This record gives sequence, structure tokens and C-alpha cells, in this order.
Amino acid sequence: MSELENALNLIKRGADEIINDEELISRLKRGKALRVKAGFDPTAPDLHLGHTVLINKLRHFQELGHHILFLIGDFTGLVGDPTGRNVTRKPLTPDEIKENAKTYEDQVFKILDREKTEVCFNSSWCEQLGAVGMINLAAKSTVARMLERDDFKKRYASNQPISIHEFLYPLMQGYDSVAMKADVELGGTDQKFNLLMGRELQKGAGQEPQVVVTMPLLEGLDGVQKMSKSYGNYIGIDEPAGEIFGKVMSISDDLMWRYFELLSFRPTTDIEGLKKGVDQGMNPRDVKIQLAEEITARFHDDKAAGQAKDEFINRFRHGQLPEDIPDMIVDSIEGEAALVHVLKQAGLTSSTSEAIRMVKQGAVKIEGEKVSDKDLKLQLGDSNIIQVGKRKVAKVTIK
RNA sequence: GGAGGGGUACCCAAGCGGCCAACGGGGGCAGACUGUAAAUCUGCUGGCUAUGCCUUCGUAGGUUCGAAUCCUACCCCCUCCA
Repeated sequence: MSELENALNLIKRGADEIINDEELISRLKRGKALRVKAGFDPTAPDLHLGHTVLINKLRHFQELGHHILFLIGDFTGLVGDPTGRNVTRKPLTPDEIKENAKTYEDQVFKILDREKTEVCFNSSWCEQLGAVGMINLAAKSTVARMLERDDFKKRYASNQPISIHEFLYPLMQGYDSVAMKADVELGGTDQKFNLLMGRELQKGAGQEPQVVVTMPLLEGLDGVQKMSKSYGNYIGIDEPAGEIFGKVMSISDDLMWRYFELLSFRPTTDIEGLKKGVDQGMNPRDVKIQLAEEITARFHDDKAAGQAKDEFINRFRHGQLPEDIPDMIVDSIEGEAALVHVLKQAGLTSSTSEAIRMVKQGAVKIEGEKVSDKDLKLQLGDSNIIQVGKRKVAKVTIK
């Protein structure tokens, strides 16, 4: 295979769509490093695996020697993007944005090479635009065109509100491409419209239009909705190793292959092999463990991933208690403390009502013994390991 | 500006004077089972100083022995017309 073919294969891996192939090929043939842009919103500095699908693709480009432009949409952050929410987001202060941007960098450079990545802020050109500039920009598109966009169309059809300024976002994003002279822009499939707007505006500005590469949206832990913080179905890349490992293990056996495709750095041939193995009777659990280990190691290290794996196996396959059990101290009243109140105070349940429910359902164990009496009292000086369900444990001392 | 529809728990969505802490679904949690925090099945899903009490059906008042349900005002969303 030629170098060009190798490059193309890597770029295409997992990608949903490339607009368009020929333009990409002809640019690659020139042999010059391409300016590859991807934008991120600074309102959500906690990255999750869904974001990394895109970052992994940036890494592919980086490995091929291209110039990565990591754009932080701080201007957007100042205004407050209302997309999909009915609660107005409070605009961020410049300090908060700076803070978030820093968090972003810390997280992103677990995947990208810091030395070879240029971080940009769109405020540096958007602020110069001014009201006149904005209106000129707005004149470059039409309402009908905006309503073609799938999410606007859907919201419009289902009587969901669309604010006027949401129409400005695609334009601003497109303008970023002009200002950055992007050769390639990456985004999720939901970004397609915005990405294409970049092409339009670049043409208007006399530039060669950028090649657009869209990446599929990663499904969250539920396997249905896209991974997002607001759905609570995400794996944050800042989470402890044990959490990342466990969450990966909690995805369904079907979803696992999707994660392999979009998140693993293992060659496609490896993954095909694993699939065949499972078809021939290999336990999917063991394959999932490999995936969990790879992903955990990426955001921590091999050692932490190994520990997370051992702990997981001990805990869930052999039913052992975790190694680190937090110590909690709960006050007694007149020498005793009701179990349900202890559970709440120790943070094992969120309310006493929930504690009662948990006891009723047989979820509470003291020193491994199931508790069925919801009126049980603990005595002053008692110190017990209390479990609620499989995942919550604490050593609770009554003081 | 005019006419109409609508705002119910984490989300969707019933209820339209007492039997409503509020049907159903989703999500979440728990239990059983298991090869995994997979799949499947079952249960639970406002709070509390707890056999009772308190808060919750857009907001604020009112009617009533009693309101998510009726009345008034206000706020917000949507549709059509202008």
C-alpha cells in the first residue's frame, strides 16, 4: 500500500463522512502539512469519551504529520449557547473561560502531542467583527437555509423554541474556518451543517473550501442516546481508574463493539479477530475487560488499569469487598443511632426514606449479613462495615 | 396586535373538586439469576425527628369543609393570522 493509501485509511477509520474525498486526496498529494481544525465549547470543560472520538481523529492527523488547530470557542462561551436547553445558560466570565480552557488542555493532551498542537481562541477574531461585521455575516445566509438544518427543523416541527441567535452560531463557526484558513475541519455528525457553512464562507472569502470530516456520535452507557453529561450516561476522562473501568464493563455486549471501533487504538484486524472469537464461544466479558483496560490506561497508566482490573474481578466476580473502604463517623443520640439515619449520614443513601427502601429491598448488609429490620439501632462505639447494594460501602463508627 | 393550544415529579405523559405523593412509559436504583456494573425477570422510585407530619402539579392570590383539578391576575412556550 502506498503512503497515500495508508494515510487515507487512517483518516477514514470510523469516520462517518468525508466531504469530499477528491479534495482530500488532492490536498494530501501536495505533501504539505494540512491545517486541521476542531472546535470545542469551553462551557463544559469535563471531557468524556464521546469527545475523545473526535480527539482521537485529530491524533490520527497528527500522526500523519499535519498541523492541529485546537479551537476553544471562548467567544461563544461569553454569549452562552442555549442549544437544546430551555434554561438560559449563564454567560461565563473571562476568568472562568481561562480556567476551563486550561482544564481542557490538561485533558486533551492525554491524547494529543502538546508540542505539535496549536491552541486557538475564537474571541481573538470574533471580537473585532463588531455589530456591522455580524450583520454582514448574517446576510450571507437565509432563514430557509437555516431551517434545513436537521435539529432546527425538528425543533421547529415539534414546537420547540429556537432563539434568533442560535442562527448565528453556524455562521460564527464558519467564520472561524475563514479566520483560521482551515484545510480540514472535524466535527460530530450533528455538526455537519455548521461544518458545511465553513465551506460556504470560505468560498465567499476566496479561499479553497475546507474538507469536512464528520465522526459518528458515540452512544452513552445506555447504548441509545449519545454520550452526554446531561443524560448522565458518560464516562469522564478525569474519573478515577476504577470508575472508568467499571463503567466500560457496564456497557452491553453489543455496544462494546461500537466502543472498540471508535475508541480503541488497536488495529481493525485485531478487533475483527476478537469478534470472531466471541462468535466461536469466547466469553464477551473477557473481551470487554481488554477494552476497559486499554481505555483506563489511556487516561491513567498501565499500572492503574491493571489494578482496576484486579479490583473489578475480586469485587464483582468473587464478591469481595473493595480495598479502600472509607471510614465514616456518625453521632449517636443517647447512646444509639437508628440504622436508617446512619445510612443517610454516612452518605450511603441520599435520604432516610431511601434508606428505608433499601433495607426493605434487602440491599443493606452489615458485616456481610443482610439486614431486614428497618428499625434496627446501632449502639455507641459500634464499628461496622456497611454495604448498600453492590457498589456502596463504608466502615461506619458510631460516636 | 388578533385567535387558539399548552406549562404536572429526573424526562415524556395521564389526571380535570375528595379514593392524589398523583395512572403509564423512559431513565435511575435494588433484588434474583448469571459468564460482567452484559442480557433476562421482579420490585422500588418526594422528604422528615415516621403507623403520623411536611412540601410538590408555571407564579401569586381567591372560592371551598376539601384544589393538580374551579375563579382572577401575572409569567413563559407553541400554532395560525397580521
